[in-house]
Amino acid sequence: MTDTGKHVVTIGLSAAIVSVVEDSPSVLVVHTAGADDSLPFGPFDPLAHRTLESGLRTWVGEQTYLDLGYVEQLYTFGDRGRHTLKPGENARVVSVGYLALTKQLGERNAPDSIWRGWYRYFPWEDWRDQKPAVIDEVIGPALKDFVATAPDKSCAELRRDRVRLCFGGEDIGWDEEKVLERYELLYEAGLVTESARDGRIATGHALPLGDRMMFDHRRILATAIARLRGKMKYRPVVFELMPASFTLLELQRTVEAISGIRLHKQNFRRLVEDQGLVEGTGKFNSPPRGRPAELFRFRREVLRERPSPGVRLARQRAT
Amino acid sequence: MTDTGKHVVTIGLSAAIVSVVEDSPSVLVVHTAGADDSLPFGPFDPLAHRTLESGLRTWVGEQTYLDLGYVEQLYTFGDRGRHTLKPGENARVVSVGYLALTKQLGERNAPDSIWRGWYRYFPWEDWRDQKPAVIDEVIGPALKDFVATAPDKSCAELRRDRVRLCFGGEDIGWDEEKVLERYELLYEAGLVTESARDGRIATGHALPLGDRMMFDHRRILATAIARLRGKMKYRPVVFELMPASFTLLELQRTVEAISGIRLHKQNFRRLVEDQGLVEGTGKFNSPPRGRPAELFRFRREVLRERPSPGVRLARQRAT
DNA sequence: ACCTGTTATGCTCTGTTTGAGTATATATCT
DNA sequence: AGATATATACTCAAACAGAGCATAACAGGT
Repeated sequence: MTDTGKHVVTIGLSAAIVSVVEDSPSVLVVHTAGADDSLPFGPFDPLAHRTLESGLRTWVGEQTYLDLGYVEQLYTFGDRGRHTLKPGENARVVSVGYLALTKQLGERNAPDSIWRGWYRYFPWEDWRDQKPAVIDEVIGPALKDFVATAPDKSCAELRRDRVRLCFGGEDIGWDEEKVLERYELLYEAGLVTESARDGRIATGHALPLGDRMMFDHRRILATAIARLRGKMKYRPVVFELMPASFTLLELQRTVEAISGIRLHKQNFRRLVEDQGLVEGTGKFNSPPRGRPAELFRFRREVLRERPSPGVRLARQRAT
Repeated sequence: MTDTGKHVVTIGLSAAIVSVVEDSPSVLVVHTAGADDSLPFGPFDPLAHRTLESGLRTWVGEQTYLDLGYVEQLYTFGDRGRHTLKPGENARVVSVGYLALTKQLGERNAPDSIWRGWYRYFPWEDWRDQKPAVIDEVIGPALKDFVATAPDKSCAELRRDRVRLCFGGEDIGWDEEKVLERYELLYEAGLVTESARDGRIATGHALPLGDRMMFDHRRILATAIARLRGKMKYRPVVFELMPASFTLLELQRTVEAISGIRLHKQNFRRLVEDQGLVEGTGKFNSPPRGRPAELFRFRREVLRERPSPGVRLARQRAT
């Protein structure tokens, strides 16, 4: 275990920095013309930083001028091939993925960083208006093919079940939390172009299923979305994305934006209020039309009262 | 980012390998006389292994002769100080923690590895018989002191709430999933000897709260227990720890062993059966006393039927 | 002033899930 | 047979979740 031993690697820290603007959940990506987008990432310097997270906070602060509120470690990826090496490079890069939430206040971004709606990378994940057309038109047939071309019968069986669990079926509904499972399925089926790039499969499909990202960044982003969609339900993390005061509908829209599904308005209100997550301010907004809505604020005290307070999802059935 | 750059680290893979024997949830630890126990761990060799997990599987297989069933990544720790360096060592060790489940079949262990009940390291986590005495006798007073010695009033407030959320209070119950939160609290309060060792605090307490482990291994184990206690509820991972057939009471005892709480027998049965997690085999055991119980087996098909099948906990109130 | 469209908010109704307990069945041991 | 011990079936009420109706408060047009 010395500096120059064979076990040596460098650690890359990648962050999915999330913010919601105008009902659109967005990530900060490094965008260069002609190349795939990538998540902001930098090396971990073991000499300068006490912890991985502090390392992340520092260089994100330096590069993006953002002050990250909530930060959570997602997963550590070590797959060879997922991170392409420059020729001559020898060190293996292990990347630690992070999820960070911010309010998108500072306007000055790093030169080549921009905010992008995350559904650009995962068009099949946004069920707010309706079931995304791409599922029935593209993904469905392609996955049917994936099942059909299985080497043997039991493999086909497994694939069929996996498709059903991921994208729903007659008896089984859409689970908005299975973001990673779906992405991995599409990856293995060769339906996202990353798989071809990584040399996994050459079905010749090369379907334009969502925008591609560098390295394994789309996988990290999928992990981030999945984690956020889940965590929201038992931890009041949404409020990291909200202004100091907001109407209940604005809160609902944010939750819907993240989870990608529509919620039942009255029940959403009931859950949020009954849990003591918010308190009225007595002030009201003045909308262009309709009855004014009261402005609420986050009740920090819930953290002390309830063991696991969060925004439970009261789904709205298709009408 | 070259081999000898300043960003270079080595990666240590640590595994909490869990098995349940005789109602006692156990981990495989490396035990050397005179030294603290440690989790089996080894370096990750980027040249030999394609992924972190395959690296882990290989050396665990080599060293312990165990065939790991379920393996899950827990967390990546990079804290300086948590991993003590030998003098002259320069490289920073980042450790990736894993949870693995096994049935403890192979009897031949590695020379210095032994199975140890995990409550030896976390005596306050076993509420099966009753609230552990150590909580009221030792932890409670010590934490009261921790609150009292806070530098200022708002800090005291925060500490008090944290203690309440972790260990319960008048209005708030015991949450068996908060294993990590509790350990971290005790660590920060200087109540586990690791904190003194790591130079964090010198309250002079040095209470013998549970057995110490090397490096940050007790933290990794706490993470493992917490994850397993949670995951069990929505994924049928318990069955990785069960023999091919078992009675419902045996299953319940295993779940209780892991979660550290008693469950309501009739409701447990109802949940497990209604979810379709098990199916009767038609065979019965012949107990020394009492009515024979039917032997059940795990229904693998649930994985295809239900979106998130797991053993919900039907708690048994203190009677 | 009244009607219409629009959003906010309050409340009901119902079926399901959960928590707790009672009742009954089938063993062994004395 | 009776006592004891465990297994299994069933009941009942409280809590919760899903769906929808009803009413309130605003703007703008008639």
